[in-house]
Amino acid sequence: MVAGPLPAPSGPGKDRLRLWIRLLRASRTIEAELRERLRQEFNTTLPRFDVMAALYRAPEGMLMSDLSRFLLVSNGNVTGIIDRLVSEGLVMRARRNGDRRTSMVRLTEEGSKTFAVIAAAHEKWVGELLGNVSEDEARRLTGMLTSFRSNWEGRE
Amino acid sequence: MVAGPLPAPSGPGKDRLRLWIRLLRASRTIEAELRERLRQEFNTTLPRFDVMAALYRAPEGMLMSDLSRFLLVSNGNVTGIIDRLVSEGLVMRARRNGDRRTSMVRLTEEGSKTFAVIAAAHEKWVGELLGNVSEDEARRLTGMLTSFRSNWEGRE
DNA sequence: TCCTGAAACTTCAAGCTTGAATTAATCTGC
DNA sequence: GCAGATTAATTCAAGCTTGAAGTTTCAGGA
Repeated sequence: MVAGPLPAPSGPGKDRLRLWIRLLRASRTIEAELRERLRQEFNTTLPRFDVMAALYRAPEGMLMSDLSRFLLVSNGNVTGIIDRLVSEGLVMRARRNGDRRTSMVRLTEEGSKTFAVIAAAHEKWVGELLGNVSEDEARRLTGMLTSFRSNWEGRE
Repeated sequence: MVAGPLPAPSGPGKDRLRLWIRLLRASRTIEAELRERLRQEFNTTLPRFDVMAALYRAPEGMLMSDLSRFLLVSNGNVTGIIDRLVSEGLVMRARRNGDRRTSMVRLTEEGSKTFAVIAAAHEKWVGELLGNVSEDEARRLTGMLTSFRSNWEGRE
């Protein structure tokens, strides 16, 4: 998916293909950089960060299935990541409400403090990495991405 | 990294953060859809497709390290994917040139035929998935992505 | 020649990811 | 109330991914 057009493909539909390739390369490049920094600076991983970010915004907790839907990853995937976060003392499972199938997951006190620190660094990094996109351009790009994304969100 | 702004973050630098989140969500959504279709229709995976796409453009073959650099993945990763492609008869390793550390990797005849079919479907899918981005908008977006990506390519 | 360092790959452990199968709890229609 | 379907979560095998360590080969200098 990352293949670039060396013999410069042309023809109908090629512009969208090229856009997709650029999009993918851009996000992979940034993702790799962020992953590396998270590992070096905070000894953590992107998936853990993603989960903690989601939970940070939901102090009352989230269901596993909500997490999975929100993060666009499979159910079983979330289970494993939460397992690790729990064993690190950053997240807790609570089986509080009536439905005993579900488990409400949320950050521990420590998890919340830890995340706040990491998130600040993360935001700074993203600012650097996208440094040569002006704030204005960022807004325009965001708008375009939103419009074409919404076509596909929650479709199946 | 996929966390969306529910309490709508604002302040300096937030626009770039939001852009990054949108970018990531967009590429994950499209990637998931393409992976699903590759699996259903052709019983293959995205990483295999990526590798074959790179090799398709290089009939004379590529070094493992070239593949790794081009695809933005680690060296050891490529070894595993190539192993599987070789065992499927789609790719061959040749130790032809003087340097016996290197192995030139390329598509087999069958691999080349197989890829051509998959690639046609893939391009059609991308056209559909990005259907509500006009060709013109696609070109503009591509331009923006190129400019900010180039800042980071091959930097370390 | 031989040594040292670098380069190209491979191997490996740990973690991420998926999709399918399983378990447990809840809901629905009768 | 209860059988059957649905939903929430876990488990599992297979594959992907990384970063680190190890192997083989090459290149250059004493």
